[in-house]
Amino acid sequence: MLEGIIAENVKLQRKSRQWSLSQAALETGVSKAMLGQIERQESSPTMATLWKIAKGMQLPLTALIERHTDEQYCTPQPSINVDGVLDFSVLFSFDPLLRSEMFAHTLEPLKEHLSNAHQFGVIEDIIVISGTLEMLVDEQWCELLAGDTLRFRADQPHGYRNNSNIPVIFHNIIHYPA
Amino acid sequence: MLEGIIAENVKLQRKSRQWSLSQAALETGVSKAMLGQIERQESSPTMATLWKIAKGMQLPLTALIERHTDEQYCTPQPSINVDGVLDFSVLFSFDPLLRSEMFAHTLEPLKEHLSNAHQFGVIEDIIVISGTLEMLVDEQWCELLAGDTLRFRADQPHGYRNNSNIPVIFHNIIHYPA
DNA sequence: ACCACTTGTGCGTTATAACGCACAAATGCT
DNA sequence: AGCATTTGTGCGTTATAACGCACAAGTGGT
Repeated sequence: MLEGIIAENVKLQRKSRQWSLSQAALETGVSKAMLGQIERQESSPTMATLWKIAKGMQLPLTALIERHTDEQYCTPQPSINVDGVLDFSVLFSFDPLLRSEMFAHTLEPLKEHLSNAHQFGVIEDIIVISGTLEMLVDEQWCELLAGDTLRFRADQPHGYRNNSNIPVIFHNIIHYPA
Repeated sequence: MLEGIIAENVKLQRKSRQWSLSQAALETGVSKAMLGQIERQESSPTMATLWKIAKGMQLPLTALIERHTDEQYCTPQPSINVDGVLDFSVLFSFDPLLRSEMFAHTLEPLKEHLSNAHQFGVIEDIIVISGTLEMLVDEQWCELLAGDTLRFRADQPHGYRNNSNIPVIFHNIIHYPA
């Protein structure tokens, strides 16, 4: 549960700095008794208190509220053919810690792919690897060359188009609301 | 300040659902009086209360604690030559919301680049675009072909190596502690 | 072993979060 | 306009966060 995650993170961050509860109290401006309560899950801190702790430890707030991972991968992903227009493979599947996923796409010549709006707050990155990609964003088409990038809000309808006679290869990263 | 961000986010999320304070109280299990206090910045909610709100609104916690952005880019980035071994360009510069940045690299034949440990908690993604890249992670070399990916903890020393006679092109994403 | 010091815990007190409820203000309908 | 209903605010009460302090437990040095 959340209290357990916060407890674990606060203790881990404090120990990794080799701070006693007293030292942590000095650095954060939160009493040592309260830090102890938090670490033992005996109390749910207010946002103001958690902010003080994060600030004293020079961390973003999210370092204290999220579960941490420790995995490594060294594996290629299989290619998945969706509809013959936009062929893609998964480069990194969705990770709840980073709240993002990444795909590699191939868009055939003279093909177009329209996408519905994602959920509110989703941001999408485009990296063109080869060819010339046209993107429909804010009801306007924008041309991207190999090496170009685009970041846009994907919680609106958007599209991908290849008006050339060679395939376009691009990567996209979907960032879910932080 | 944090209280202002939380107030703004809670109100925005409630209004976008067209919920009154009473409806939001029903959905989240937090009293309407408290929701009103939060939105008017008259109180700093505990983590347990904020979690209830996020859960009732079907949001991750971070949707309530972070400032939101609304920008778009459609611009290529310049190439930067560091030391003749690892040539790179910035694909996406550091974004405090997403807490990540992305680069495109070219590693010349028979060259090696060693990197010191980043700050605690940093995660790095590697996407090999062309050629064969060797990565040093956990004191072991790992070979990646074009299209392969790797995710690893970059808060330890690591390295990049090209043992072939053609340049390697790869992208990397640096994720700073969430 | 003994002693000094540090560290973490528990307790009682104070401050404030969180609540239920009454009611003022706003909205919609006739 | 008048009335009914909804919405948001303020108040007093209850629950709990946050604190200072005493002290038990742990650690290190002689």
